[in-house]
Parts: sequence; structure tokens; C-alpha cells
Amino acid sequence: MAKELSKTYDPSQIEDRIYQRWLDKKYFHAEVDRSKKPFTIVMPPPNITGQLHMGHALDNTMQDILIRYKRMQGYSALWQPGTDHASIATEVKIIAKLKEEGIEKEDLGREGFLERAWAWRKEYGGRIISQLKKMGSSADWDRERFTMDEGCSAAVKHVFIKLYEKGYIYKGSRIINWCPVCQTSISDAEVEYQEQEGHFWHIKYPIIGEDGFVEIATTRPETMLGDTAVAVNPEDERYTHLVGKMLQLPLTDRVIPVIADSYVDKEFGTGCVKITPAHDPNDFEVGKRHNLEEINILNDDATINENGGKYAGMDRYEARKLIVEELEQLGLLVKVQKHVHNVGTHDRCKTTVEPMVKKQWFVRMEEMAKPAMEALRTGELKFVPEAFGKTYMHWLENIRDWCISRQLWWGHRIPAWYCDDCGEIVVSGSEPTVCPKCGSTHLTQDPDTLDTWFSSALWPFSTLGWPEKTPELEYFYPTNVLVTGYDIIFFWVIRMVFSGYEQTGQTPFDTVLIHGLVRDSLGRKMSKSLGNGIDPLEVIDKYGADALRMTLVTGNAPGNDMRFYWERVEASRNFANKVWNASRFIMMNMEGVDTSAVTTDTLEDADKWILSKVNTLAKDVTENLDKYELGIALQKVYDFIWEEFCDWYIEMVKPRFYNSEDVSSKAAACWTLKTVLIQALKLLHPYMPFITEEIFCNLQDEEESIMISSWPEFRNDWSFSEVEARIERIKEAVRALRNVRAGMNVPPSKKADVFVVSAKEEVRQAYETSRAFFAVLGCASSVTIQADKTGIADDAVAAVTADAVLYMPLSELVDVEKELARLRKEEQRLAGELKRSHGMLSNERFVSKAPAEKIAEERAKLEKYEQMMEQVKAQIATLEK
RNA sequence: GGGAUCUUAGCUCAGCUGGGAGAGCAUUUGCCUUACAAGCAAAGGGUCACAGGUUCGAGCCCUGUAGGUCCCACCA
Repeated sequence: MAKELSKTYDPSQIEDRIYQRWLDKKYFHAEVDRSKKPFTIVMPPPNITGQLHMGHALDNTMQDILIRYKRMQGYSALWQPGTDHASIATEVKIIAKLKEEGIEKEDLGREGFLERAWAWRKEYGGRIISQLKKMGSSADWDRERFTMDEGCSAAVKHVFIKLYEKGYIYKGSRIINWCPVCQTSISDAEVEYQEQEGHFWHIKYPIIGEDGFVEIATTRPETMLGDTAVAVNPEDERYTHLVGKMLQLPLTDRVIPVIADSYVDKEFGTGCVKITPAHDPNDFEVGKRHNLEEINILNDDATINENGGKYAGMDRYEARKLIVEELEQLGLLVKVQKHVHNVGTHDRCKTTVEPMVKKQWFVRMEEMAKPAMEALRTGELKFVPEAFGKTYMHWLENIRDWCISRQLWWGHRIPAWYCDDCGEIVVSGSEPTVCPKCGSTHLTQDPDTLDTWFSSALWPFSTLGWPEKTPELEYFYPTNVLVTGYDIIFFWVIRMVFSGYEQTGQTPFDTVLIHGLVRDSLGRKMSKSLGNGIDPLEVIDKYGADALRMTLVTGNAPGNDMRFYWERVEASRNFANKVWNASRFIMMNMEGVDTSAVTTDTLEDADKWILSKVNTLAKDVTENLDKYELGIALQKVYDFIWEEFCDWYIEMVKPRFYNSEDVSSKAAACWTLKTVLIQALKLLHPYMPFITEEIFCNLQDEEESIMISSWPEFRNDWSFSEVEARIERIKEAVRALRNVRAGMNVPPSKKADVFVVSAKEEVRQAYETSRAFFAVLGCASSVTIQADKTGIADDAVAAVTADAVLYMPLSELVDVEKELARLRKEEQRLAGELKRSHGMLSNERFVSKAPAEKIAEERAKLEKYEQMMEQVKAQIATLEK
């Protein structure tokens, strides 16, 4: 039975209660169900250190919309949630917290530190999940996973061992990016380049055995301590005579050769390049080609090490300053130029990274990248919007081996042991007791952990039980759509795809739906340092989760960034209130009305019109959702509810409740209101789950929840195109009336007699059935429908529509001159339309080439405008008399 | 250097396979009409960056130009 609803919608009273009920009823839980088709989304696992921000809010809203939609369509819809251990991010936080307590990481030791880390996870790991719940997220929380839980850890080990045995994982001494603050290696993807103003130091290296110098230029003079050659281009005639000569490396007692390598650009700088194989990726390659010694001059904290001689112990920048000074004193500094260049920084802490040669674990990428590229080519994998597929491809085409070892404690420990006696590497799922090579029982496990993305890369299948062949894996995998921001395509999407193909032989998902960033109102990235972030929880607190969700998907195309304005949230809140009040109106009026006898045959024109409209809406919205056009679909629902349903239909129907004794008419209206509202609520539910549920449950008793009700489908028996056209004509007439009245500033309280004149019988018939609307919508005191102008005052105001002229005798209000001006303006407008229409139809090429449908359309328009023109001219003539 | 993307109303943005330019906010006018003033009715406001091209027809497709944003590469 209908209940009383409060006058304004108050989400805070409702959301938590509804969410709890959904949880209690287990609506979010998806089971393997062979009678249904599966639909799966894996949630990008938020970091356990994380707090909900607008990025999560957007990402999860989009996923929730899709999963709710599919669930209503009858799929067994699984939204697989979980959290990420986020090795480096978490470790940094824990270290900071320990520091507050005056404890160093090393004081605790590895075991002690991990205990603290797990305690942290226990304390904060659930925080972001509870925040996601505030958003209304309908993820299957019973299946919540963690990247370091038992299953995911087993999957990680399994993959590591498999790839190692296949030769795809190797340990090697290669140049990697080193963060001196976090004291760990990082992958190429984690290096962020920042443009910085630096200097270009030109330095002379003396040639041994002759009076002369080679001039080099560098942005990092301190690295000269690790120089083992100077290179020139083999085709550079300026220097060919120097190749093979030896140079004295200043400030050291090292002697280094001049070598020839095509890597050197003749045009750039002096054409001579100092080669530091241990601290520059390009130099590293050159060094390999020429068998140069790699001299590491840095400690892990970026101070100079013992290889730097007297500079040992100094910070890299301190050493740089001193070296430059000393070179100057020696007269070896030629000049210093200002130089803007890109400096690699660690994306987490923004520290300038140092390329260093270190022994690390790598994943060989070349082979695994192939199926990932092929997937996009064949269309097995697609991006929405498509353009991001190019970004994906480009990265894969230029992919380099992935450095996966991290000098951290929090994470998956690398399952490799070294024999203390013979150095043999043993990779194994469990701790080996003897060295298979020498039989020694002294084995030590590699201290390093894996890049956090190594486990995330397995997320779509590890969460479903892989490598076990679970029913879930078989049923829900491959998943359907992955929703994420464009900023983590490289980190995550690509790695999931190649891992999916390598481990399961299939793509992990067929569609990647990309969204942009939520920026502040000035278009800046929301960031902690700027302090311009808006807390989604604050928005929910003030306006409700539905309003926030709606704001995040309104008027935004996939992949585009959006700006956050509080005004937009208000607009969303206003819409929620509109829906609330429309529902309130319906519930107030359906009390005691028996609708059991209503069939589509007993419906009136207006009823059929709105029913037909909502029917078409269902079809359109479904199509848009299937194309991931979430914003467009919502816009359509919004327009329908606010304009068609509230502003037109509800107003049309009021007389049937207020002044009518016609019980069957009232019943038809009531049935239509309720039916159409339910359809609209269902279409709105994925976007605004709370308010739609609250209303749905108050409105009817047959079903217990909108979220498990069925998605509206197009039905032929609800399609009335002729009635639709008829009512649209009536709306046009009402609008024309209102327009005229507003133009003369006639207040709504001033009612007027309305005469509808049309020579056509069927037109008069249509107005006859809709005459009541003119009173309620057009402030008419009476409506007279007739075939000609008999009995209508000459100075009555005329509103000309396509099929009729509506006259209002408002003599005392009418300023004839102003009225004539208005009509002349209308005449001008019509003349323009007629000209355009005539032009098109007299264009022989249009008539011969355009589709027949378009031509017919244009002819109909022409006819309409001709009729209207005739009427306007007649009215002008009448007034001019 | 390579690539992507954007340029549409005062502001922020939509605009699906080409067929008479839309929304929200803001502005102006009139309304407390018994669901809603978080509302109702109406109005003004756009050479769709610019120049070519394809087409019967271009905001949409192609080429170029200018400006903005982002990503990749990293010439020491």
C-alpha cells in the first residue's frame, strides 16, 4: 500500500538503511548459474592505504551502473571486488608511521616489519571498502579478495615459476631506474619525466700524448667519475683521427679511450659524448657494444661511493658542485649553458631517479607482447573510446623488459633461493632444503619482493580461483568489461592482457572502458599538495550518493576529463527531488483507485502517448548502455522524466483526479502513472540506485526490490505512433498559446476563451479528445472547436500551428501594433523556412540523389509551412483592417 | 622528435552510422497554479577555431593551418 513520503527528498535518511537491506538480502552476490548468462567486471583493486577520491567515485559508479543494468537484464552479474597491497605505497606509509614512534624499519627486522604491515592492513584495509559501499556499489563483497591473500599469492608464485622455467623471467645485471629515497628499483612505467631547467657543462678531457683536448658536454658532471670512454660518431670527420686515442679523465687517474659509435649525434652538443655505462641507459648499450667497464659510482642513497675517490660519501649534488669548481680551477671547464631538459623522477615521491646497473629480476616481454597486440588487431579486445587502442599498441610495440624486483619487504617475496656454497639459483614454490647442484643445505631466499603490478596483472583470473580450475573461473572468465582511467593503461591494462593470454590463453576481458580524470572547477588535477581535492564522502553527506553518481556521469563522453562543480551536484540533487515529488504526487492520488480493469484499450490518448514514449525510451537507453554511452542514456532518462512525464503528462492528467467523476478514466490515469513511473525508475536505477529503490518499494507490493526486478524491454503492445504524433501536435498548440500569452505578459490567473479553428474534420476530432488540456496547460476558460472563424472577434490573438489556428479574444490586453509586429516576425521566420525548403526541393540533384524518405520529409515540411504562412498572412490582413 | 585529443551559447560540456545546432548553470520576463520555489511558464544568446576538399547535403568524413591539453621517446 502506498505510504506517505516526506516533501523533500532526504538521502541521509534512506541510503544506509537501503544498502544494509541489500546486503542482508544478498542481492549483490553472484553465483555460477547455468540457467543464466554470466556478466563479469573485476574491480580495479584500490590500495589498502587509499581513501576514496573522485577517481574511485567515477570508476566505481561506471562499473556499478553496468553491473546493475546487466543484473536487471537477467545475467548472473558478478562484480568482483578486492584490494591491493600496493607494496611501495603501503611500505612508505608504514615507515612514516614508525618514524613517528621513533622506530626505524631496520630496528624491527623483516618479520617484525611485516607484522606491523599486516596490522596496518587489518586496521585500514577495510576503510576504502566501506567508503565504496557509501557510493552504493553493488559488488559481491562475499567474494572480496586481496592481492596478498593465499589464493593470489599462490597464483603469483605459480606464474613466477612458470615464466622462469620458460625463460621469460631472468635475473640479470642491467641498467634500471633507482629511487634513492625509496631505495628500490622501479620499472620504466614508474618514471615520470619532468621538464626542469638545468645546465649544460662543457668540459675538456686532455688527450694523452699530445697537446689537445676533447670537449664534451654533460648535464650531470658528477657521473664523469664513472666514465669509461668518450664516443664520437664514426662518420664525424672532425674526430675520426681521435678514435683509438686515450684521454686523461680529469680529477681521476683513469685513462679512457675514444671510441666510435653511431649512437652519437654529430649535430648535438660538441659531437663528443662521455660514456658512463653504469649510469645512463644509452651509455650502457654503448658499453656493451664496446666491452667497456661499468663503474658504479653511487651508493643506494645517491651518495658517491668508494669508486668516486675523494668524493666518496658526498651527496650527488654536493659532488657535482665541487667537481665543477675543481674543473674550473684546472681550466678544464669551457662554459656553462642553461639547458632545459627532462629529468626522470619517481612517480610516488618525485625524487630524481638515478639510472644504475644492478642485478635485478626481469620479465622478457617480446614474446608475450605479441598476442596482446594481436588481440586488438583481431578485435578480440577493444577500447572504448577506440583511440586508446593506439596508445596501447604503441606501448606494446616499443615494450622493454619489465623490472619486477623491488628492494622492499611488503609484497610477494620472490620465490628464489641462492645456494650459499655454489651460488646456484633455485626457483621453487616451497623452500628448498638442498641445493640441486652441489647438495649444500645452506640456501638463502632472495630478499626482494615483486612489483605490486605483478600480482595485479593476474587479478581478473586469480580472483576467480586460478590456477585452480574452479567453476567460477570457468563460468565468469573471461570477464566482460574493464573500467579504468587512461592513466593506468600501461601499468595495469597491458599487463593484465599479456598475462591473461600467457596464463589462460584468453583475453581477460573483451572491452576496456576508459574514463578520464575528475578535475577541479579550474580544470586542475585534484591533488593533495594543491589541497583542491573534493572528498566524495562530503558530497554524499551533503547531497546523497545518487546525486554524486549522477553528477559524475552526466554530460561526459568516455575518456574525457571532467570538471567538478558543486552547481552540478545541486542540479543532480534537484533532479532526485523532482523524481521524489512526482512519485509523491502519484502515490497521493492512487490511494483507493482500483486499476484492475485497466487494459491498453481503456487508455486515453495522453496515457497511450506517455506509455509509448517510455517504451521507446527503454529501447533507446538499452542501446546506449550497450554501447557504453552512459551519459547519453542518462540524459534521455532525465529528459523523459522531467519534461515529458512531469511537465506534460502529470499536468495533463490532473483534471482527471481533481474534477472528474469518471472512475474508469481515473483508473486508466492511475495505472499509467504507476506503470510509466516504474519503467522510468527501472531505467534510472543503475544511475540512482537509492532513490529509485525507496520509491519502488513504496509504490508497489508485488516485487521486493527494484535492483532484482527486470529491465524494461520494448513491447509492441505499448507502441502507439499515431497517438504519439497526435499528442505532439496538441503540445505544439499549447506551447503556441503559452508563447503568445507570455509575450503579452498575461498572468496565468487571467483565463481566456480559446477557439480552435481547423477546416479538417480529423484535426477537430483530435482537439476534441484533448480539449481538457487547454484549461490546465493553457489557461483556457473555455474551448470551442470549429471549422471556421465564425463568431471570433477580429482582434483576437492568433497562435498558428501546423494544423490549426488558436484564437484568444483578449481585447483589453491586446496592443494591435505589437501583435502585428509579432505576426510579421513570424511571417519572416516562415518565409525563411519556405525559402530553404523550396531551395532543397527545387535542387534537381537533391531530388535525384537523396533517399526518398528524406525527400518526403522535406515535402511534408514545405506543405506545413505553406499552410502556416497562409494563416499568418490572413491574420495580418485582418488586423490591418 | 612521434602520437593522441580538443577548439560548439557568457561558463562547463553533450552531440550515436553525415539530413533543419542541444543540456546544465548564468541572464531577462511572468508566476507561491492543491507533487515539487531544490519549482512552473516563456525569452534572449552560436560564421560549430580557420582555410580548402569530398557530397545533393558537413559540427560530424578527408587535407592543411593556428591554438590548447595529454601521452610516449629522452640529444649526452
